[in-house]
Amino acid sequence: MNDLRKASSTIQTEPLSLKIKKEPEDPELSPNNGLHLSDMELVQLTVRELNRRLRGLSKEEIMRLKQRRRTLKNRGYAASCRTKRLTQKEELERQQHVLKSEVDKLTRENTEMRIELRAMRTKYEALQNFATTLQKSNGNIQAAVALLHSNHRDMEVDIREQEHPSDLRIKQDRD
Amino acid sequence: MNDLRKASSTIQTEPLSLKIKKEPEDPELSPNNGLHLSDMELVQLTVRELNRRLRGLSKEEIMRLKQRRRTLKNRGYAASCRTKRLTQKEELERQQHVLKSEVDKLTRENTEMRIELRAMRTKYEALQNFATTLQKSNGNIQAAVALLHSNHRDMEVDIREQEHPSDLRIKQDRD
DNA sequence: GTGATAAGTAAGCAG
DNA sequence: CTGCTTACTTATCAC
Repeated sequence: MNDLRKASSTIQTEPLSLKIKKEPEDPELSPNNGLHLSDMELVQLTVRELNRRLRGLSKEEIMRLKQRRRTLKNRGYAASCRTKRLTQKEELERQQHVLKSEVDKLTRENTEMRIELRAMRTKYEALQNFATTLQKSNGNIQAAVALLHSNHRDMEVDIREQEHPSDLRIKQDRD
Repeated sequence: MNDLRKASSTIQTEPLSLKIKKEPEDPELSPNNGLHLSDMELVQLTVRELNRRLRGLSKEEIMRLKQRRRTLKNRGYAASCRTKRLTQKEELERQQHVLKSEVDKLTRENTEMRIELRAMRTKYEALQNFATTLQKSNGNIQAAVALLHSNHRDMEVDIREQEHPSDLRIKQDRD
């Protein structure tokens, strides 16, 4: 247990290989009856294969090895758990960044369009005023034309009357 | 060590009080020479106060108690570390949600304005066409008026001529 | 049995 | 020393 911990401390400086750390320790110190399994071997072996190699060992030895295997596996699980946690956090921060950019972009577009809309409305109002002016002048001109028309007609009557005074009666009948 | 661990397992089901967990265990099992400190006491005491109570104990006892204190502190640090991690994650997710809502809102506003802008442009073009029509009709009417005017003047001349034939010469000079 | 995770322990760093 | 963080161990839970 202590040896495992110490060995692991040499690993802390290495990046992380997700799953298996720890290199085999001094083979001399293992009190296994002729069976020397590195951590990597022990953790990667299938149960079937492990059992095959365990033949002939005492129940205690077997228990000890199986427990070591379980512990090593757990070490890996813990490592991937940490990695996963970190990955998720980074992913969250990545999305955070993306969302912020998007908000920025949309806000800019929004402002731009708001300005454009205001300009458009102003432009529209100006045109509307112009059109109203046109319409009024149009109306004035038409009134003038109507007046001219009636003057014109009167003059024609005058002329006709002077040329053919006999028409006077007829004209008066019309009124 | 084992007793500590077992006692802590009873705590796992409780919420979490951030900083101090573990209640004092069976006082009978502590082999301290007459000094019985609960975990809570041990961890909350100031160094000065602790040293005061440690007077008269063997170096080994003192070492053991100080180490237990450190371990208890570490337990609390670990707990607050986890809590902090969780809090930060939740905060990140909260902001995530806020940002998503914001993006949604901006996108909706954006779409709305885009539609409005298009409508505005269409409306503007229609008004523009109308104004153009008005201008044309205005121009036509003015042309008609001009025509009428000249006719009118001619007629006036005719009338004047018929009334005062002597003016004929003057009129011709004018042209 | 396997994998994942919460809590606890120890190592190591920073202040 | 204190507080924090990381790697590891252990206990548990779910499958």
